[in-house]
Amino acid sequence: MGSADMRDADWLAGFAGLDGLGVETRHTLAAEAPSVELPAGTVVFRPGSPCERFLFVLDGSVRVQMIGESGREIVLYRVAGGDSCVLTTACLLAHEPYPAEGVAETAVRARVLPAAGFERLMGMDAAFRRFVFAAYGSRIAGLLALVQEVAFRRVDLRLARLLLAHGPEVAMTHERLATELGTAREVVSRQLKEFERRGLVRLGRGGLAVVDAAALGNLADRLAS
Amino acid sequence: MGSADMRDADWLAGFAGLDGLGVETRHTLAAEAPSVELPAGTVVFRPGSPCERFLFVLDGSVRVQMIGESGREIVLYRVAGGDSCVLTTACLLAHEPYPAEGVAETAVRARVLPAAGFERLMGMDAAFRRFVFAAYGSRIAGLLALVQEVAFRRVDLRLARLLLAHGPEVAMTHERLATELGTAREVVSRQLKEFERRGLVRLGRGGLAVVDAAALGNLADRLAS
DNA sequence: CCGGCTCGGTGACCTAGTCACAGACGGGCG
DNA sequence: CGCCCGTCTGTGACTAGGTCACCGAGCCGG
Repeated sequence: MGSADMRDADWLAGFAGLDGLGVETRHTLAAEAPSVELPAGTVVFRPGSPCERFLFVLDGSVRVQMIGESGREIVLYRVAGGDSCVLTTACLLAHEPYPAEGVAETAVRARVLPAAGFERLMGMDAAFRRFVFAAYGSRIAGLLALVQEVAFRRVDLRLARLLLAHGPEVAMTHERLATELGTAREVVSRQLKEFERRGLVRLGRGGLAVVDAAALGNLADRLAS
Repeated sequence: MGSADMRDADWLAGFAGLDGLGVETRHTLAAEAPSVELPAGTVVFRPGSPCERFLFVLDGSVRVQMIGESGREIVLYRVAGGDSCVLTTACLLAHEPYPAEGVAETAVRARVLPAAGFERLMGMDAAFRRFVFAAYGSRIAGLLALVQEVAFRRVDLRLARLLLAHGPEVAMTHERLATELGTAREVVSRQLKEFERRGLVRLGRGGLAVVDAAALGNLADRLAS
């Protein structure tokens, strides 16, 4: 038995709150939630797709984003290893179309539990319910934070924080940074140019380097007020 | 027995999807979910308040809004008669602070189910679970639509639609309209002035009247493209 | 009838988003 | 090697939206 199998057998350990599950629940998951592998770039779901299942992401990251009619995009959140994909589930159980798109940013390994099994577990296992609600809660908190950001915060601050969050070497095009923030590419280019003028970053094609992280952080904090 | 009592005894009928509940569930609700009355203006919850309960709103409307550090506000959604207040529940079960504020816009009659009872019903009754997930789903869909709006849509279009949604007589100050959209009062005042110049509305202190609803709708549609 | 409050209007100024286009770089290919 | 083409970035001009400061108009209670 290789180490991949070991990890697979024990995948529940990677999910905070799923350690208290009952034996029966574990059996159900083992029996009804097969493992899938998605290559990078796979479109996991589209606006209106009939995705009736509950996803546990083991490795990799799914980016969930929305497109406005002008063609601008915004990243809503990511589902990474140890997370589950709950929002789609909720919308689909409610027969609401989910107006967003999910794309595998990297290769993704996941466990897929069909709706029937999901409903059964929800009825059967209190720990599972707590897990699901915890997942909901943090997603929703994230969405509300996003509303805050786009409604109230300046883009230079948001950009600064985004750069800091990606460490000293940021291998993203201006275009990608823009969709991350839900703004336009030109806006990002101009801001970055300004950051460079002040000696905070060094620009290059297809990426950039944070030079003065402290000053960048300062900027973000001052603009937040 | 007065009609209010009748309505009270049968309050489940007002909630879509709560008609299929089991007898035991009905008993639990009757026994553990007391009725409360909140006068207009009551702050139902604040950012970080320890609201560990599940709310069924029978009559009236609770406005849920967020405040940015600049002092600007935005209305996230409303919980009206027949709705339940699910998002706070999720966040609180997940031990996430809920960064929004709930205010009773009108007098509100509601049933309040404490967290313990809520968890029990979730484990006990599949119809109740479906109800809760349906509620989640439509709230989340609403939040995503809001992100769309603030991230991508022009405010003149959003204002036009807001006015149309409130019928020919709109008894709201510019300030209130602005927080409804998450924008600034001055912006609303200017837009309204422009609408008036074009003969679409008639302005007055503390309110306005939609004069040419058709043209206003047209405007909204054209700007949407 | 007056003082204080809320509401609305305005100008000046800044940030953000849009449009149109021009270089600049980096493969790939003949 | 040199050319070409697609992607990425830079820029100017303009519009829309947000902020600040301040004023004046209505309103209501004393």
